[in-house]
Amino acid sequence: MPADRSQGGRPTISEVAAEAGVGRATAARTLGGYGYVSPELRERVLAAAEKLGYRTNALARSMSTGVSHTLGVILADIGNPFFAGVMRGISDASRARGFDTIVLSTYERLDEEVAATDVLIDKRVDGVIIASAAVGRDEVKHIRAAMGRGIPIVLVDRAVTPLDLDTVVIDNRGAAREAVEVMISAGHRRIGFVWGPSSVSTPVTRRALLETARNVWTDGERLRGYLDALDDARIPLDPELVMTGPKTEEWATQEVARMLALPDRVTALFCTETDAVTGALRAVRAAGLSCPRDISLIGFDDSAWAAVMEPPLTMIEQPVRQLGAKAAEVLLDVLDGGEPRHEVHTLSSRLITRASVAPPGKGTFYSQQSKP
Amino acid sequence: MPADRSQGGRPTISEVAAEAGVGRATAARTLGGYGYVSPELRERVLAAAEKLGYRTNALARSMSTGVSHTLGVILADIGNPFFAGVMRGISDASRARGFDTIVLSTYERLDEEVAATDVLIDKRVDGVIIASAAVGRDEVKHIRAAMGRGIPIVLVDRAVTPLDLDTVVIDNRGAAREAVEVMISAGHRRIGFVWGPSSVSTPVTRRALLETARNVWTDGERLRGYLDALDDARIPLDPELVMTGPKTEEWATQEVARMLALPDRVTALFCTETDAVTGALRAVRAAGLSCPRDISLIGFDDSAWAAVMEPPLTMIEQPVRQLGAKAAEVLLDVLDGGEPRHEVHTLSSRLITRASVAPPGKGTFYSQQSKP
DNA sequence: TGGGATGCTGATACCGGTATCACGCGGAGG
DNA sequence: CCTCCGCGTGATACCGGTATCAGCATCCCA
Repeated sequence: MPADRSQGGRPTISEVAAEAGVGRATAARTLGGYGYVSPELRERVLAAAEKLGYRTNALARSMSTGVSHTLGVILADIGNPFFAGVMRGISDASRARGFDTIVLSTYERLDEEVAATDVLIDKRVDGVIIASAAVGRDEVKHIRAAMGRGIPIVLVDRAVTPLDLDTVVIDNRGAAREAVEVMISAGHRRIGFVWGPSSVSTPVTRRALLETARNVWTDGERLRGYLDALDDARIPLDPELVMTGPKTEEWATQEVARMLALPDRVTALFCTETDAVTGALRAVRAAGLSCPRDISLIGFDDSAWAAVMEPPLTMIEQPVRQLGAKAAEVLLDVLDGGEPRHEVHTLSSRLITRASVAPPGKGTFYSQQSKP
Repeated sequence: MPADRSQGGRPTISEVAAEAGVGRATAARTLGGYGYVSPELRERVLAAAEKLGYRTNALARSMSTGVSHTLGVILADIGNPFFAGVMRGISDASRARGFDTIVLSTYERLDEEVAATDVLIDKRVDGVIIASAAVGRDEVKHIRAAMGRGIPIVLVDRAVTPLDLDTVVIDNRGAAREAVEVMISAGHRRIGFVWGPSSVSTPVTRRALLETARNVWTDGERLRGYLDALDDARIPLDPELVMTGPKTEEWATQEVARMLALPDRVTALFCTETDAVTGALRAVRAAGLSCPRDISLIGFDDSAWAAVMEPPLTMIEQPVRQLGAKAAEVLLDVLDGGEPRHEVHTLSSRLITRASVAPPGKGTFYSQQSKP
């Protein structure tokens, strides 16, 4: 006997059929909206269903059709406004096409990501959208396994190089480069990179930085963009100006404080995430400096707050919802029978210029005689 | 024949049994972890499962057990940081107890809420958590229907008075009252209420305000708290100081601008949501006024940004994740066989005092000779 | 008026698990 | 030595849908 679930008023198709005085198949055809049923019987079935308050059991339907009309979504953290926005895009787009979503957060832990994939496979979702923390060849086994089971997968926000999958991202590298270029053309040469490489052994080399930045794809890309801009302007990388360690607001404050205390201190800060921005701002305030007079700043992820800051902050705006919506769309298209294109869809971000960048001020330790 | 789903490597329990050379039931007992199986056969089954890459079909299991280990969550907007935080709490707490979650957003539309409830019933979730937009007796039919089907339901963030359900909220009224009291004791008497009643016919009466504020429970409670504080201080309600109309940042800016242009203008603003805060701040800036010299401000929903504003903003912090976690916990407890207690769990919020409240400044139109 | 085509309906075999129960086997007791 | 009991195992009937197909009724036409 199945477990004791009080069947409190959950009539089955058989009961509806009995009530209507027709065969089970006829009731099923009517309620399922397939096959033919004469208007008269259809009417009787509908009436019976209405009377009994019949609701079709989606589980049973999925069992038999093999389709669950459910998408799985694996994100770093649903509580993070960025991912919440992405999720909203996914949610809206899939709901519009009759799909619901199961969300799982990984907190950037690979084991959680693997577990999440398993859960979704078990629950027989029709497709999966992942913002993966995986990077190396040996970290993508779970994704390969899911693909092997024939589950369509779309990557969002983060590309995973060893995988040939549809991917929806923004041009993180280009966006970072543009932001840093803006600072450089304002005259800055001591530009801090806040947030990113999560841990690194000192002394820090360029290679080591890029190595650990691989932890999360976006971080690596943004670091690369920062380096691109530096390279173009022939400004040598100073590892002291790159934050390492845990990616928390508190640590960002510490690191920026350190960069501010350097003999040849930073005059501009490039922050790769919103918590990095607030963390940096705290350090700037604590040092008694003011933005943009003493310190210029540009950060990733615009928000309503950034616009009402004093000064209004120049920020990089990501098309958060579209990121999610596009990912869902691509996935649903292959579920609708379309061929997976395995291409990278790059949505465009936008640098919103406000007032947090100015030429490096006087009264700073900035030395004018750096190499040309 | 079931639809053509390429069964690419999704072995069933029968195939595992065949591979292991045992009966289906024995394989099922081993893999399902119930009943007895001799160590020897168990070993063979496990090996076969491993070899074939067997994963149990959660759908089939749910069909037969009647339990899906899935919770349904209905929120106003998963893209809103507040609800994202609540969702994270729900998600973490349920995952810790083996449950996954399907999230649906309603955007405060009752029809969406009803549709969402239906979806969740159809998908046979084991329980539902709702931040409902429903208020009146005739607006809760869908919830009653779900209850009638024996689905445990817990309300989060918003109470629904006509329903006797477990409910997890904060003391919105008390929190609002406290915030307004702080402003009053700083000397303010012209205090604006930003965000809330969504539409109202002019002339606006106290009754009409409370009537429309019923749209969303939290709005109503916060308005009541505002009135409480006013009443205690014997400050008459001036409807001109209560924002009405659409709840958008832009409209908040407009409304605050209006209140600022009043002959006897506001000297303090109480904002019931974070977008209301940023909207209000925009208007304050545009009017060339400064906070807290000319205008004091307190808002709901603290964030990292509020702390780095100039000045740092005094805000009400809600225990966002705990709100979700507690709701999930209560729900899971009844799923574990506990009796529903039908009680209201009130978590405590906290007024974080920073620097956005000061006595009404000179140079304002504030009249000292209001009634005592 | 008989034969075939066509139209509707209801039996029934799935889907992949869970849970009950009957059966066969070996050991203990009479 | 036979019976009874217990244990481990495999058959099998569910869960609630979908989808196939047989079968009966009707209709058309020769």
